[in-house]
Amino acid sequence: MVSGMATIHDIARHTGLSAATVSRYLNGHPYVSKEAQLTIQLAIKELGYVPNDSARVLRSGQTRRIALVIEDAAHPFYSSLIAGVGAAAARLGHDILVQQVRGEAWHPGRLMQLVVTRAVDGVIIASELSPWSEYGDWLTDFPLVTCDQALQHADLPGVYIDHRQSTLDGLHHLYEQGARNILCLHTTPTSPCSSNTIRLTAFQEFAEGYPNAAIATQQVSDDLLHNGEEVFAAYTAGAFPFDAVFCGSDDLAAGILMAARKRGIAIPEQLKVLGFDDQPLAEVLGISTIHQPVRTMGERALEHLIQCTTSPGTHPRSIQIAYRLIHREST
Amino acid sequence: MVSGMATIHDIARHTGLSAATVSRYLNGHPYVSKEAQLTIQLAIKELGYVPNDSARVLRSGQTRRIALVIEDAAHPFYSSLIAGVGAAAARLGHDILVQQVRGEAWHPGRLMQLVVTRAVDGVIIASELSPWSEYGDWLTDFPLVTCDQALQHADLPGVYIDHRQSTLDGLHHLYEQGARNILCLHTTPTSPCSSNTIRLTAFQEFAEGYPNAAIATQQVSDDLLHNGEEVFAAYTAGAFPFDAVFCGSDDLAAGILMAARKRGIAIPEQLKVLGFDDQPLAEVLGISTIHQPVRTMGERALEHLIQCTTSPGTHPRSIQIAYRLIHREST
DNA sequence: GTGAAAGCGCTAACAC
DNA sequence: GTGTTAGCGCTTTCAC
Repeated sequence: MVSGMATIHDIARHTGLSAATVSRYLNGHPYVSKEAQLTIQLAIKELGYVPNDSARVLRSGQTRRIALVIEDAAHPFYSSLIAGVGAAAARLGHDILVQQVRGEAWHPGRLMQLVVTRAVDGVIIASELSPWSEYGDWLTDFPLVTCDQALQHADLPGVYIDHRQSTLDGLHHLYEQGARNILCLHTTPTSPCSSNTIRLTAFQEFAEGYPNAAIATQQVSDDLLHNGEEVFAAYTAGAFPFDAVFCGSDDLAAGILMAARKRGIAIPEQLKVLGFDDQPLAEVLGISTIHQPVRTMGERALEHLIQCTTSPGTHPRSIQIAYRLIHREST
Repeated sequence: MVSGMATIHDIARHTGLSAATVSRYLNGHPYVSKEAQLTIQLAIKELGYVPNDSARVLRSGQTRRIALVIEDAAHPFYSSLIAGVGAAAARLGHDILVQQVRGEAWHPGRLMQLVVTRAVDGVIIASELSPWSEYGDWLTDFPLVTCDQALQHADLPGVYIDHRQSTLDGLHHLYEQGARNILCLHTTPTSPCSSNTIRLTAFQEFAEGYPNAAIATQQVSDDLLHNGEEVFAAYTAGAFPFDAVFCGSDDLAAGILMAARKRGIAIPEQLKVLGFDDQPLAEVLGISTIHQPVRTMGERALEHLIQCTTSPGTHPRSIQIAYRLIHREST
């Protein structure tokens, strides 16, 4: 039933009209007689005709499809992003192709294949890529929008929150709550959702601005939820007697919280814990965190991209999205 | 740079060969002289030629794309499913189109458009649809795999766990732990991830099999995380003095847990709480739950579908996936 | 081994 | 208003 489907010519023959007229009808062009419209309608129903998308795409050069490149769909950040991009896409009559690149060798070249082969009209990328520099020229008017500030090289248009300032705000919040020895956790460079480089700089900047606060950094592995123990092991080893942890992720904060509870450490009196993102988990556990409106970011990114593809030549600019600190019980 | 790309004819002209030969080379056919291969390779590199996907698709009738229809990408169940389907798709050289239908009018007809317009080769659907019955004939050899047992009408091939038996097992577990008054929560029929109908029957079945246990059901709204209060309100109103709650979702269980904690109710001594799915949340909060290997389900579903599309005429059967009860602190 | 020609299903000039 | 024609870029007979 999938092969041997009716084509526009079948409709033409059936109605005694030409394919061109049928096409005009299909595309809502003017100058199709009432009479023709009716016969065509009838024939379409009768033959169960449905226009072939592939042919349309080939003809028009427009796929009405965009690719969304992420690390891992199962991660809360990315799944919200998919939800946002998907909702906006549906609204605008586009489809999204989700490309997970977790653990794979993925480079700009492969990304560009996607649009160069005309499989999609453009790309939203929310995953760190290898060096863009080698593609400098290409990228200039490439239909691409990023969702990760770390990708802000080469003037790529993007939609994101200010990771430097939000990190600074988070640290300041801990300070205000009385913390003076802040442990700043960061993930491996290859971890999903890492804005690591920017954060590391912000840690540094904070340390310089607040001389009476001590800052230490510690790298944790990717299994965020189970890292609490690891962190406390380092602590009891006497590395740095912290009274607050900046986690950079709610999962990680949750892990810390659980480990602390097991040790009878009072939260927030003895230890303040700050997450990042404001995932559902954070609310359930009462974790203070920095809310990132991920869904909205996805919607904006898609709208932005569509605009780029429809009015080419426009060099779109980056869009800053507002974040906000949410004060709960953990600080 | 996206328009005016080199075509196969450009390569032909550049090499002095014909488009046919270039095509043969591209598709790894035999009978292309070593010499021709080299010239073509060179020309491709020189002109930056990339074959146009749309044209290939039109010609071959194969998109190497499949649609994944879900309720809401942000829901943990669906995001894991995307991750699984996506990983398997990448492995098999396919792309996935994610279609969110949350809150939208979505019916089999629209779904079939997707494959009938040849936008995709097949569909994985993990979202409840309106009556399939009216499409009975079509569906027989339609390239479709479901991921929700509730869709098991009309002999649709599917990949899922046994919701009846798993519900029964969950209830039995609560019973074994000493519960005798079990409150069974279920969501609205339109909620994501609802295998409601099957569950409701299972509740009934359990009640009949265990005469000395009392069962009550209560419908909760969709905002799972915040339903704890709602449930306890009904409780204090004296409706049913339960000593255990079968939640049907980890989010919901988490909400109950929080509400119970606020009231000083001892878990599991005074109240046993059982979740479903085994989301990360469940582990963090120590919620006993029924583990559903969603990622694997996604992978299986895709493999299954590909097999259906490549060897048509095969009437694929449903695949049962193993679940397992995970005993944690909440029971 | 290679080329010429036909055609996948659709749309957009251009005629009438 | 409607038909004719000419492709979009590729693959695949069928000749040679």
